[in-house]
Amino acid sequence: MQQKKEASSSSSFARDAFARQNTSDRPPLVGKEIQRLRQEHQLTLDELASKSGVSKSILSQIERDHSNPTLSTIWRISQALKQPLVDMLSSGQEKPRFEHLKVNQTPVVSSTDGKFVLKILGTLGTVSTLQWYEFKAEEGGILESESHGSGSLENLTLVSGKLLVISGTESRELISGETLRFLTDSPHRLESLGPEPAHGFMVNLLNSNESF
Amino acid sequence: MQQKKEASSSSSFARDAFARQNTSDRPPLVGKEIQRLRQEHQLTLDELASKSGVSKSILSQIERDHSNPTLSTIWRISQALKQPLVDMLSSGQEKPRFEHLKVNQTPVVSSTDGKFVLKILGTLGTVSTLQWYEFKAEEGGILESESHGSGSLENLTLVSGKLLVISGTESRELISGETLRFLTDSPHRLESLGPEPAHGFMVNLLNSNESF
DNA sequence: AAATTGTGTTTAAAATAATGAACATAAGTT
DNA sequence: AACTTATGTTCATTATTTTAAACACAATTT
Repeated sequence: MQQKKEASSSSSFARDAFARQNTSDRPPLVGKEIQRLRQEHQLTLDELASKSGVSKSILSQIERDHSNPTLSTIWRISQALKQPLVDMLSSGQEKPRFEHLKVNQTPVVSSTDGKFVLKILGTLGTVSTLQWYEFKAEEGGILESESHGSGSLENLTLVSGKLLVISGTESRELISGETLRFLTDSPHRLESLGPEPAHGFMVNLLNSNESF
Repeated sequence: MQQKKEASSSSSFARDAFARQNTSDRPPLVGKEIQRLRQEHQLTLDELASKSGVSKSILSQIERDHSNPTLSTIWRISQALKQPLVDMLSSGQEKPRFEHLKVNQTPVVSSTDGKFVLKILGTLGTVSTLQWYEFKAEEGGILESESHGSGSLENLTLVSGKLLVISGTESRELISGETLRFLTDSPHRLESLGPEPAHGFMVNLLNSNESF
């Protein structure tokens, strides 16, 4: 340990204060987001410090992007703020861009016996990262889908009827009026439980595995 | 800088080798995943070191979870491996599974006269580039909206009823089963023509040109 | 106003992550 | 076998993060 003279605030990591949320040429700046979350939770630095086990001085610096936090530090903060670590990092970064992505394979939606009817309301023309549907399924109707790729998210709203959703090893039962969001990076299945026909909407966000 | 004697391999961070991919009580162990990616890319530690600018010694330690990497370090590695930083972190981590919104948890907005009811089914995280809704409107129900910003597109599907859509100087009349897409970069208005209540679904793509 | 409390910031010291060079081991070559 | 070469690990040192305590500054309280 040696020099490190001058005002401790100038590390080689973050040239003092630029708030600009970057897109891709440097590590994500998490300061703003952490501060926002902390304030949203009505916590002071002291409180967050004790909740997270991270000293308040470093919290102060991280919030101002004057420090390059350690994985475990960020993680402890994310836990205290009840925020998925990953969400915290992606806040300013990589906003979903629906442009300039390769044509992903269209998810194969196989309606087995005709009891499950899927109406494709729209896809985002040039890009296939977003699709939405209306569906109607009489009792026993089943829709089996392959994985839509890592990070894909299905958003399902049931207008009427009863629906069983199985994704991976988990399952949920939906009743009329409810909404369910779930990952579809593995095969999944929808089943109308009846007796009245299931009717609902689905919005699928497909993940681009693109860089950054 | 002081002691640090003994075999450097025992840091207080990760007690030697436990491969157990954790679920959520400690920071994600990225070692396995990084190693997997590196090998998938057919890179040696030396090569990844020069590509990423991270020394090979620390790479070796990170892969074995003997080090608690810095945000910038992980980021540089993720860049070199062309892997979204966030994906790398969430690999071994517990995946966010279902989000189940019960009926009363779905945000509902209604017009002043209560004739037009809008259920907000989803928004895409922190960035509001995408929103979707279910709406129900009895005869005469009106929804007036401001511009959603330049380039914004509204995709409207009418399940039942009759609906008049006015955007800018143009207008269209929709009947049950039809879908309409239109620009919403100016104030626009939806009106249920009745007699039966209008029921439908809307997907809005907002054009976020802003830079933060 | 002085004292107290609550908040965020800075400082000096300690802990530890990152570096570059040396080491270990295995696989091929001559 | 002895020499390379290729790969990953460990060592000694340096650079940084993290901590704890001190500081600064407002806003209340006495």
